[in-house]
Amino acid sequence: MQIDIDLLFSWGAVAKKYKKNEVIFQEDEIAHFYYQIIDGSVRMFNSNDEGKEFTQGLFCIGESFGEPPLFIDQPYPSKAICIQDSTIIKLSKDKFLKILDEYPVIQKAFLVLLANKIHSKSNTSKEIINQKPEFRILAFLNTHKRKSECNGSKVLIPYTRQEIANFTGLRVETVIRVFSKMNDCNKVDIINHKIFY
Amino acid sequence: MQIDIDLLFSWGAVAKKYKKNEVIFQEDEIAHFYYQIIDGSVRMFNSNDEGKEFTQGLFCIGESFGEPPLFIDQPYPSKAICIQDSTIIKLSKDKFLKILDEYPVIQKAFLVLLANKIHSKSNTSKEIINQKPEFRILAFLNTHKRKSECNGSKVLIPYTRQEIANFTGLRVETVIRVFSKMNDCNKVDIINHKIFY
DNA sequence: CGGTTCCTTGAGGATGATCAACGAGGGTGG
DNA sequence: CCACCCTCGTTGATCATCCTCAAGGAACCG
Repeated sequence: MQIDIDLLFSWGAVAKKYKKNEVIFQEDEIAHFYYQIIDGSVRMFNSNDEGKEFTQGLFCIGESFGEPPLFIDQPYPSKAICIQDSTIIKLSKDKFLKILDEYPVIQKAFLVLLANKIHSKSNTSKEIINQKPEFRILAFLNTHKRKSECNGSKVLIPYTRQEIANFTGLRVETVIRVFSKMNDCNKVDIINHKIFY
Repeated sequence: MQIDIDLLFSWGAVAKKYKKNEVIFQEDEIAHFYYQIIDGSVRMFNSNDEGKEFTQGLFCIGESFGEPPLFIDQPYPSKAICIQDSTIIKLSKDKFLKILDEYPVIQKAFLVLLANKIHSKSNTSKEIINQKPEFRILAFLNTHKRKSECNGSKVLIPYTRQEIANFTGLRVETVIRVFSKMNDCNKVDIINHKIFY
């Protein structure tokens, strides 16, 4: 949870409902609002000329997204859509910045949040540029396993191959073929088309 | 300039001299200091198994670098070295964080700084994943032209082809061949091996 | 049961990486 | 001043790999 919901409302925030696949903001749009998810989930991504996509981030209940452009006068670097029906709090940029001024603790929390984002983006670039498809996919699996911090055994990866392709910048077919190979080496288990890692 | 130098010194910072190519910190090292460049310049980059490199950032006089890990308990995602003889201010993590607490204005400035970094990293990922070599190189040229915000005419690109390869994740030979093609189309001018864009 | 969405496979082609060799320029020391 | 070395740029040939295109199968859901 980033900012207390009651606090947001007391500053004039409104909760808005979005349908699955509804666009929250477009790439290159100017940033006017702070967004925080009450319910549902959001995906930020770029698409190029002919539909190839790259996922910049996924955001779940309690998380905020699309904050960096609020601090600098820059447009959104990518598009955001809901991947489920969602309820999202919107607060105007001005008021958001005022909240930060008023509450140093919150400001500090955002510093940490942004630092984390930089860290994960640095890692993403590193892994994507240097490495072979299998490394990219392993990197993806590792970063997305932490969320479901678990026991020792293998864990279901709750993403389709297309989604993994979008995260890694590969093509679906390549992802599928790499997973087949990884299955042969027991690096992952594929049971009934589902991936365990 | 991030933090006033006298202020840094008054909090116990020390200025340290580094030789060209000297390592400031290693990848995966724990972050203990805030670094700000008084003179010289610094490169942060990753190298993989056999020497292929990816440049995460270049930093010049007055800029700070390697701050994100100070806010979160994470090691450095890449290595930093001086690309010239340099003088760099070091301040311990504890004192740096105290300065931020004491001076809200400075804290705000770091929020903006981090927001900018995220923005540029998002753009980098976007361009690198989706696009063909020429697009990656154009993206590089565009982001690195802004610094020398200039008149209308073409501008000398002060990077070697190897450096551009390291930024874009391509190989030198590929960079050279792409530039030749771009020269033929007048997208860049190559005069006496020097690139103008 | 029909329609999505997702997964899978194969064949073929394009392209960037790799390897090897050479040239040009600048700096240094004899 | 020349010889040498080192860095940078350049070129061609070959290779490995991922993408593309096309087709079909499996799972899921109303």
